[in-house]
Amino acid sequence: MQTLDENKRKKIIAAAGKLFGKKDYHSVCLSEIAAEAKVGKGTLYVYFKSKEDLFSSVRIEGYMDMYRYLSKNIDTESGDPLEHLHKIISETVKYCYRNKSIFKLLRAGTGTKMKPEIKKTRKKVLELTRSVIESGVEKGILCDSKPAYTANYLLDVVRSGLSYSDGQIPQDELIEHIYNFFSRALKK
Amino acid sequence: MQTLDENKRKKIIAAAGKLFGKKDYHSVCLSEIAAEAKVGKGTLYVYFKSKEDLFSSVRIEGYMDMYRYLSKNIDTESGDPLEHLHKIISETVKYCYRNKSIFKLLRAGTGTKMKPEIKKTRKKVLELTRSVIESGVEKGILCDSKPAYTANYLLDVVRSGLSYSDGQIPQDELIEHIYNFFSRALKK
DNA sequence: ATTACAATACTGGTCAGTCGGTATTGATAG
DNA sequence: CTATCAATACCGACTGACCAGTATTGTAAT
Repeated sequence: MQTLDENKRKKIIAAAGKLFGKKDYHSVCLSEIAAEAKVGKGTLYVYFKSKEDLFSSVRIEGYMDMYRYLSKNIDTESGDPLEHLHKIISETVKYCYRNKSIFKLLRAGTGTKMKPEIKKTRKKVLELTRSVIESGVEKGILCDSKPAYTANYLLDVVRSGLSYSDGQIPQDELIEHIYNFFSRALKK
Repeated sequence: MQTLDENKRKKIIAAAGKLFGKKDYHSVCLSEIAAEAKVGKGTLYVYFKSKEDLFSSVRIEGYMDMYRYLSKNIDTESGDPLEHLHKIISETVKYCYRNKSIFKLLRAGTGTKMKPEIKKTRKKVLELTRSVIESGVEKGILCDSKPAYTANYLLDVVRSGLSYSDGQIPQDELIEHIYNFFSRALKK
């Protein structure tokens, strides 16, 4: 019996991610994705039940990957909250630079309401930032009445910086500017 | 020859803005817009040369309207930069709350590259913020190595706040949080 | 009668999703 | 080890729906 190939699923997600990152939802057609992934169009429907499902999966996978990457590189438990903040910002920016296609998906929104599963995954990424800020507040080092709002801003500011004049800002300059901005805003 | 009626043009733009604000570009169809504007579909082509053109016009008109609104309510020339900042933030947020549909367009991007004319209009809005920050820096009250980046962040942070849990944050709370955040980040 | 326009039919093209056929795999048995 | 079988992955041509843009028609006002 032939079995589903996790590897092929990954290839499809990657191809779709690349295209959805460049063009908007309705401008990407499935035959294009199939070609990019080097599979038949019908195969897409073996792994995903619809275009929407594929798109959602791309976003979920994207957030999960980002989350894995961030949580591998950031230890929230100990140390200086400001250092964590710097780490979160620099790793987020670096991750987005390395995965140019992903950052457009950060706020995609196809018009149809965002599926709860995507929200949940996105939330995991946000929680990381929020918990860093919150622990800083508890320790009396930071000051923020609504860390959850701020965490939300952060992702959008990164996206903002990345799309500023079509991504012409050097990575390190962007990291420093954002870190400066956030640390000054939050420092007690 | 039919005479162009500026009023009718406005009605079409308003109808289109309302729909483009709710759904994404490809999910809004022209007969829908025509119905909403209570004009015939053909009439759309008297006033706009294509769907793209109409969409661009909506965005341009939106930025212009926002710009007019902001510059009417904000006097950059004199007074305290921090007060100006507060004014910019509160007026931007208020404007977006009142024109719910517009704020989704702030970063729309249809996949096709943003037309230069839209960029130019968007820039006018950004310049306002940038010049306020810059004058604050010159006066030695504020501190920012890249006011242009920060101006860019601001629009996205407002959008971020507005879409946070589907716009559940009370207007005044959002204004205060954003102002607090930005003023702390920029104050010397 | 002429003008202006809404309403609507039409056209050409695009694309999501389906379907019937083929290829591949894992299991079972001899 | 090899042959056979059944399950199902894989494929791409096809279809039906949708829609931008255009052409036509009906009607109301001047």
